[in-house]
Amino acid sequence: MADATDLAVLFKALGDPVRLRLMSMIACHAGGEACVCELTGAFDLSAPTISHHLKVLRESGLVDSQRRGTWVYYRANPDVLARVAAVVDIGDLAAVTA
Amino acid sequence: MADATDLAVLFKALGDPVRLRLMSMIACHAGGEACVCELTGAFDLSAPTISHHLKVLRESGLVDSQRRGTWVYYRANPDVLARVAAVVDIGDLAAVTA
DNA sequence: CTCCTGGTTAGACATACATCAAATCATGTG
DNA sequence: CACATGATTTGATGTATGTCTAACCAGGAG
Repeated sequence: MADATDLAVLFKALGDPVRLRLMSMIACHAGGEACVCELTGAFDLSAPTISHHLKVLRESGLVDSQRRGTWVYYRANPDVLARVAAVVDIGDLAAVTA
Repeated sequence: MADATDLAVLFKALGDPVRLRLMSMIACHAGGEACVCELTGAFDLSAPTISHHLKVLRESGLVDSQRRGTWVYYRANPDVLARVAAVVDIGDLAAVTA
């Protein structure tokens, strides 16, 4: 049911400490969304690097972005997260196909 | 509660199509364990490559291996899989720390 | 229009990773 | 012991990835 190559993209996107923390900060932020300016300040990394990681999360579908005026806001995509959670349930691991 | 670097190791281990399929084949196999000889034949990859992927899964804790005579058997570690599942629950994403 | 600030893109570079062939280890059999 | 088979380790190689600086794009304020 779920293609291993497609699923691997999701796990790979979460397979980086910075992106995991970004997901955490975005998903748990008040209002369900976080501004890039807040995220960038939380790491000892350059703004382009954070932007790169956000792009990986965005292209995998784990987050969506929206520009409002000068600022860009990111929010988590619950459907895609649920898809990841489902795969890790032992009972559903059989659904991984080539 | 859960260190982002440690968690990322788990997601990275699952972030490869071959390893995802290996996890699926191991977890869903009759008896809860699978012999390497069965796993190797399911891919168009050399035995050393499969062995390498199994090593990644083993070192991450997602599977355990056991030698019985000539053959080596792998079985999934439910606790570690549950840990991964917990993180992806939106409510628990806050538990990811630096 | 000209600046300034927030964010992304482009290019470069070092490291990590997936893969293979060849060599090695482990166990059982003649 | 010698040999065969299952599995892992080693070494090499091409590709992917994380990070940075510099350049660029988008909006708002003078």
